[in-house]
Order: sequence, then structure tokens, then C-alpha cells
Amino acid sequence: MSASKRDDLVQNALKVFYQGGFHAIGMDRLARETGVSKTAIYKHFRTKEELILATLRLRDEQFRNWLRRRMEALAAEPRDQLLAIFDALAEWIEEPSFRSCMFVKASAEYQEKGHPIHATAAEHKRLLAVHFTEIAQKAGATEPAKLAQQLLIIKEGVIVLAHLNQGNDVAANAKTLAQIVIDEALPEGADRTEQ
Amino acid sequence: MSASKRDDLVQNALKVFYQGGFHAIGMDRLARETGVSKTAIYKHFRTKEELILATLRLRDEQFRNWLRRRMEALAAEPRDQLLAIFDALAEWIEEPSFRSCMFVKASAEYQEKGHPIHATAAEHKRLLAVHFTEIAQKAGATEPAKLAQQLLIIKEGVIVLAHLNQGNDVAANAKTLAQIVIDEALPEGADRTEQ
DNA sequence: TTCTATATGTACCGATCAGTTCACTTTTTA
DNA sequence: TAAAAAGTGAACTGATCGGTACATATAGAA
Repeated sequence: MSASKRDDLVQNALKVFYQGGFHAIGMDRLARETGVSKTAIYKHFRTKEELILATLRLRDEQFRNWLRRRMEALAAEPRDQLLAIFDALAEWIEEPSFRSCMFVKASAEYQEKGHPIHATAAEHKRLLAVHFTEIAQKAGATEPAKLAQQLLIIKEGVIVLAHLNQGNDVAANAKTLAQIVIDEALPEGADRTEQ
Repeated sequence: MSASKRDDLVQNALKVFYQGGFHAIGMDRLARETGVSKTAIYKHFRTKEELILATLRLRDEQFRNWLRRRMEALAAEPRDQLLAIFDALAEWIEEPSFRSCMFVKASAEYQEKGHPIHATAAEHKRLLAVHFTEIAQKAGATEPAKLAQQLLIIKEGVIVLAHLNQGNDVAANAKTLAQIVIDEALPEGADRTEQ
């Protein structure tokens, strides 16, 4: 089953790059830590960059699916789901393996806007904004894209600060902040599905 | 004048690392781009890491001084100065040389919390929070540290997203967001210096 | 069983990594 | 002006970088 072996490689490489960084992890160490020989890696991917791009595509899919499911599990109404973003983030931040956002870190190491890795990271943020906008619209926001971007700003901020502040109550404060902006954008608990 | 030559080196190295990243910039390239020979660099700094730490200390001083001055130049009252944070950030983000926050990028490349570079980045954020807390207290906030952290969350978020979204109006939206949270924390324009 | 595909480890490539050494030149200072 | 300090470029160390070559081992399909 070659397809699953390739998937296993990408999944393991994702963890290694996430924990260790992109430049800092060489291909020899990657082969050692994933348990896949360099020869086999280079049969699946022509370059290190292509492997990194594959890990980022997988991470994008996994993270957005995880967040969507947590939002839906934690709240039923769109308005409450927007707030639940920050309950989900708090769960993630508390995990011992939490090491900030992989896409923020990728864009920090590959800074040129035209670089495929940077562009993939930007696309991830765009897709998150689209998702948030959909929920904000269902919640009855008059300017759903604006509210979505504000929530995205808070999300990125709390992730970055959680990685730098260790052990603070920044996640709870981010939720408080989100509550304020949601209440401002959605007065009187108006919900588009209830109108 | 040896002290100024060393300062020049750190200032130039700061620009090179900020534009190119830490792992990605080798010492040979750094010597070439700063115009200082490798021999001289290693007379001033024992390791690359010590040089990076020196650039981060300089950046910390320069950035916080710059922000403080812009806040004071753009607004007189503490409450307005808190909002002016985001006018200052908008100016920075519009500069062609803007490439996100150097400390966020440093913590992305040196992820272990005990690493001196990571710790220096964390200290920078702590000092920013202290500064914001002072202004929030002057503005009459009942929970100045909480408001300060909320503004810091917005600051980090908008910087990261500006680097990933290129050309969007995220800075203006961050200011709108800041206005909401400031109004919430400081009702009736109460100012501690005016009470 | 035999063929084919895919895996493996190891050795290798030229380039670059961080850091050192050395012979020499420039600048500062007394 | 002469000694001391601090600069230079280039060669060098051993290690690692991304990527390749090759001979061998293992797996599934015919």
C-alpha cells in the first residue's frame, strides 16, 4: 500500500517540522525521525520544499477540520460558535505539544510573498477567514467579513502570545475580547437563522 | 572608534537577519552584507547566537522607543495613546521593508522556551505589556493589565496577518477592534489624570 | 515461483554551515 | 613616530546541508 506509506511519511514529517522547524531539520534527521529512508523520501518528493508543501497542505486540512468540528461540538448557534473558536484554541494551547501556528512559523522562515511556502501559509489564513465569514453571516452580522477578520486577528494574536508567554491566562482573555467584539457586531443576539 | 563599529555591525546584522531570517543567513553572507570581515565579527561576538541576541536587544530598545514616541506624538491623552498604537502599526506595516515582528520570527526559529533567543523574544513581549499597562492605568482602566494584554493580542494578530495578507485593510480593522475594546474598558472617557 | 515495484543502508557529490588561523594592513593612541 | 589595537582577506577545519547513485532486501501480483 504505497499511498498510505506516503501519507504516513507526510504525517510524520509534519510533526517533525512542527516541533523542530524547517531550516533546522535536515533531510538526514528527517529520515531518521520518520523512519523512512532518504532514498524513499526522494522517490515520493523531488525536493525538500515539495515535502514541506505537502505537510502544510495536510496541516491546513487537519487544522481547519479540527476547528470546525470543535466549534460545532461546543456550540449550536452560529453566534456561540464564533465564541467557541477561543474555547477550542484554549484546548489546543494547553496541549504539551503546542508550539504556535505552523503557518505563522512557515511564513517566518520563508518570508518572500512569492515563495510557494509563504503563499501556502497565506492561503490557509484566507480559508480561515472565509470559514469565519460564513459563520458570521449565519449569525446575522451586517459586515460578516469584517467581524471574521477581527476574530482572526484575535486568534493569531493569542496563538503567538501563548507560545511566548507560557502559562499565562492569555487564552481566557482572548475569549473575553472576542465576546466584546461579537456583542458589538451582533447586538440583541440577532441570529440570521432565527429571523 | 571601536564602540561605534560594533554598534554599526549589530545594526546592520539586525537588518540582514530581519530581512533574511536567522538560520537562512550564514556567517559568510552576513560578513559580506554587513561589510565586516568574519574575523572582526568573531572578535566582537563569540558565537552567532551571541550576535543574534545582541541584534534582538537592539531591536527591543529601538522598537519600544519608536512605538512610545509615535504614541505620544499622535495623541496627548492616555486613552487616545492606546488607540494610537494601531495608527503607528499601520505606518510600520505600510513600509516596504516591513516583514512581520522580528521577535515572533525569532521565537518561530528557536522554539524551546528555555532557549536564550526565545526567552529574549518573550521578554520583549512582557516589556510591551508593561508599557501598555502603564498607559491603561493612566487612562483609568479598572483592570489595566487585562486591557493591555487585549491590545497586545490585537497588535500581534494584525502584524502576523499583515505579513500574510499583503495589501489588505487589516490594520484599519485592527484599529476598529481596538476602539471597541478600549470603549468597553474605559466607559465615559474617564481619564485618571483628569479625575 | 518469478517478475516487478518499492523499500533499505551506505557511500558519495559539491556546497555551505559555524568557527579558527594566519599573514598582513589600517587606524588609533601615546 | 612608533607601538598597540583593530581591521582585512583567504585558506582551512570538521560537520552538515540538499540531493544522488548503487547494490541489496522485501513485498505483492502474476
